[in-house]
Amino acid sequence: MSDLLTDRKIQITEKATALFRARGYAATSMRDLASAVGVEAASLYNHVRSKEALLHHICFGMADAFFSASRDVMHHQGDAEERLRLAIYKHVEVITSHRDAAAVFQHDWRYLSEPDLSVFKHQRDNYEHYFTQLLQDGVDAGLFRVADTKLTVMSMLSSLNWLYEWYRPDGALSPSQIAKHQADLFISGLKF
Amino acid sequence: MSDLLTDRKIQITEKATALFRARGYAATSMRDLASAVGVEAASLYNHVRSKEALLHHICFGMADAFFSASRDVMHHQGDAEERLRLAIYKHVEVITSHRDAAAVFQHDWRYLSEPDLSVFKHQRDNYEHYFTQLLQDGVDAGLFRVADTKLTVMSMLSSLNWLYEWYRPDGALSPSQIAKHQADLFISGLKF
DNA sequence: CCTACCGATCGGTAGG
DNA sequence: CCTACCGATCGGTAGG
Repeated sequence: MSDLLTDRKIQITEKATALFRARGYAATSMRDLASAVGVEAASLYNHVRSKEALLHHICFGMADAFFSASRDVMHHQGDAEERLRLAIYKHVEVITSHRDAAAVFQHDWRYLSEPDLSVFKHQRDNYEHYFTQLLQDGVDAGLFRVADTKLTVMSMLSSLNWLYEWYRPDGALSPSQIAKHQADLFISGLKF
Repeated sequence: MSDLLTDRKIQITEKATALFRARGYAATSMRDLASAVGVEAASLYNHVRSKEALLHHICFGMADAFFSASRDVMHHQGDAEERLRLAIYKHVEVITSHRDAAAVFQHDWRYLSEPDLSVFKHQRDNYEHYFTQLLQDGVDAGLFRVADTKLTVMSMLSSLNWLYEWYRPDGALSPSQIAKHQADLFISGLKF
């Protein structure tokens, strides 16, 4: 089976994620990666189709994680505030548990080529729409007051997405403490 | 005078800013830039020392603009809320009036080499400290309630910094309307 | 501002 | 998994 994840393939993917995060996708060469893995550059191609296939794996892997989280939220019983709060928790959880991948996902998705690029953008729009709907549900239920829904959603998501930048596993705040802080900050800004 | 900004030099800088924003610094070649300007690649070097000098100009130009804005805020009379609100307005103004440069500033500063890189990071820290102080002033004055000052500052700044991504000059909201929205959203989250 | 060119490096392949 | 190598491209310089 060509899709079998061998140890070597896992190692290559992890090193690629770390390198892309540290230097950026465009500035990382396959020779850099080979050197980090401990093989010659040509040997990488026995495990990986191309440099872009690595980027694809990282970007769509994160997208899948976000969508998986969103499905949990959608199936959750509770009022709009509770669901938005849960969505923030889940989002923070995905980011803090995949920091390097989250950084690459944020910065380097634009180096995907078509048609993957369009698919990626479409998924992004869907995820933003999911957050928008959570907000709108709160407005419809009379729980939230939102001046501009789209701007509010983008503010929340940009704040959450940049958590990979300064979150530290050995820092003072745990992911769930961070999530609570962010939820409190934004939701109190949405209350009447 | 070697620092005289000729028309050609201005043109090169503007095209470089647009290209770096569209493709990323690392993925933009001096030949791409030359082609956009309408000259041969070698000719660029009569106006510009190096590719990195262009990046330096963009990143430190933005840093200067942010610091210039912060000085206006510091000299402003008013209570902590008024000053924080003004700081948000000024920050949004800088970003929305230099969208491409703001994107490059955000994404590509890490490609600066030492010692510029350290200087840049230091200026960034200072700017974050300025925002932190505005928040702390509000806490000291009994106006704000802040659970975690650093996390709150980073949330505000990441929201504001990503405005370049979706702000449209021909969109429904003007920069000052956007600034008001962001200030209302965050400051209502800081009130008792 | 151009032609001509430098050494270095790129992603990737052939063949074993 | 390696050696050997491909054509393309990189930032930048020499010299006019």
